[in-house]
Amino acid sequence: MNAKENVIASLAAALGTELPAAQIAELLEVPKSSTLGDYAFPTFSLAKIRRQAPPLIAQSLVDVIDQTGYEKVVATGAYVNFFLDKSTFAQDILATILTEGQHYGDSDLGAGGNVPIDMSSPNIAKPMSMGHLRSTVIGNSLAKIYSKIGYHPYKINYLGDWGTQFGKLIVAYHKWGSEAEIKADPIGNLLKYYVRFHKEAETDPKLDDEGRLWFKKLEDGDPEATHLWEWFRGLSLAEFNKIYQRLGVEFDSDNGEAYYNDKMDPVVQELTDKHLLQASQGAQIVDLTDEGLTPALIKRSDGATLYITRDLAAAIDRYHKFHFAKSLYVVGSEQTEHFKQLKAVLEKMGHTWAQDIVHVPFGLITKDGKKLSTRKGNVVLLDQVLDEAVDLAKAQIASKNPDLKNADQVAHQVGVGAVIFHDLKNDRLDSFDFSLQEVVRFEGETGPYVQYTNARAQSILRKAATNVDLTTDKLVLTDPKAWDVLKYLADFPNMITRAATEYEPSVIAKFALRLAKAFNKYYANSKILVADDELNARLALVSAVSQVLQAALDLLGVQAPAEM
RNA sequence: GGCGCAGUAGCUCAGCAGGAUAGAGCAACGGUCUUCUAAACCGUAGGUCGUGGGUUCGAGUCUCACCUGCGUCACCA
Repeated sequence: MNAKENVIASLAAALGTELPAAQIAELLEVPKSSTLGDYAFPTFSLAKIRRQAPPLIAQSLVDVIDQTGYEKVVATGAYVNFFLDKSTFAQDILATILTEGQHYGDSDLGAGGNVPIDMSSPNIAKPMSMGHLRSTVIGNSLAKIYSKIGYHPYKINYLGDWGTQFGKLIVAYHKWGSEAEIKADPIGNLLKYYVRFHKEAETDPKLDDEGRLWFKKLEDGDPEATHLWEWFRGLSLAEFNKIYQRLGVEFDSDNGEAYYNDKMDPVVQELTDKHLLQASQGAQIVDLTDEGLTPALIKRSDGATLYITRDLAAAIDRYHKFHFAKSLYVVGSEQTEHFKQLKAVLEKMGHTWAQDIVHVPFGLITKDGKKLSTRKGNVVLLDQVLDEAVDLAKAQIASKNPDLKNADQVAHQVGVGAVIFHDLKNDRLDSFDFSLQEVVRFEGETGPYVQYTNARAQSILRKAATNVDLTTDKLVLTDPKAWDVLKYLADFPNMITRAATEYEPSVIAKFALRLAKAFNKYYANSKILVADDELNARLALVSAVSQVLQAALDLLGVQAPAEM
């Protein structure tokens, strides 16, 4: 029985039949300030039943509650405040964390269910921007979180390697490109052509028609179009892989949109058989007005497919492959409508599993208040941001810890960690304006702050040079300054499940910050390495903190150097 | 205009399922390294929680309206 259950049981015993345990659990809260206690029970709702003033009720409850096992139980105003027994709590939580090791916080909520995660999805022939970073790191973190609670995640890089844009790119390459240029700087020059295409298309709408024509050719298997497409795709993928390597992200599949090119006919056929498809203005659509949605365009008037056609094929394919418990799509919030359409069409087709499709949207990154647009050339290149961050980390190490051995490796871990953490610490849906200064910051609520905290803990453990004794009576820690740290440590499993149910890595990031801050405070006020009765318990605390910080960082996809 | 997301300190944001005096970080100012890494810690200052109703014993939190910003609304993804 954990601490919270104990408190509920105590209240239930005192209240008898007045309130069921489930309702007590619902009312029970954690006070904002730990000076008020560890758990608090508000008596307002009892005031109605008993027709008594809340403070009186609180006091009368305190009078009948059995106080054994608690430090104290007191009435403060309308609340019954429970103070847990510090040494028992410390013994329990430290022993649990240190015995369970890296499995602390694991659970079996997922029961082995498959969870394909659609993530990253950069577009071929375009550089990776900060927008792709979000999808990549959120998806990667969710995969780790879901794995920890017993699911089998399956990371899919749904590459944007198909669509009208390739027709446009081929036209642009024919008009202004050269093989030599592309070999020199593949993505840079492909992007240059693409930007120019859109600029010229503004005054020459015929270009768009040509682009659509070439995409149709590509879909029909035209050899020249196919050859160019393969070439562009291969070059792009090689560049992307360099970035994924820097980020430490690996995929289980690179099946992009093109992979579904030959899997769309059956879908269109199924839609036809089920009488869902109808002609409208020359195009083939599924009407969704009864869902309050705009129609889903399945085929263009020239017969070419669209994004949603491919996504339908992909969704069905993933279902057949995985029989997923959930199917996640980590895609920007501007595509919310698209996923509503996707689910609605699948439901109309009779696929009840459509309800397990979850769009995990995230907010837009802007630059100077404007949306990033590859077409308009308004981009923030991910590679450059990472370079900048790593350089800064190098400079920082040179001035703070010049003797550090593997300085380059640590600079990489810290710089990249800062960028990833920055992207994950706020609510997914928050939009933010890109600021390099903000992203590469190492002080305050940042990834490096958490990493640094762990490095300090590791440093103490190295200096102590003894193993922590896990015998429970050696884990008595009465120092009140350690209390907040202990409570946060105990909170980690809850944070993991909350992050999972909300699809929200920021829950973990914020938790890591809270724990790091509490530990730094403790560190600044208590001397750890002194030979007294509680030395072993303090080392256990330091060890547990380091272990949980590392676990939290790992769930975010951020590395934790032992020294920095 | 319809739908969606958001509006909390100068800036960036927390505030979990409504609850006890609204919290951090950055920036500003002032302290703390002969002692476990000062990428840290402590303090000072800074707020009509967009506006107005409603529900409730109690609203930053729920609800409605309005204002503001962003996204989106068929042949892009």
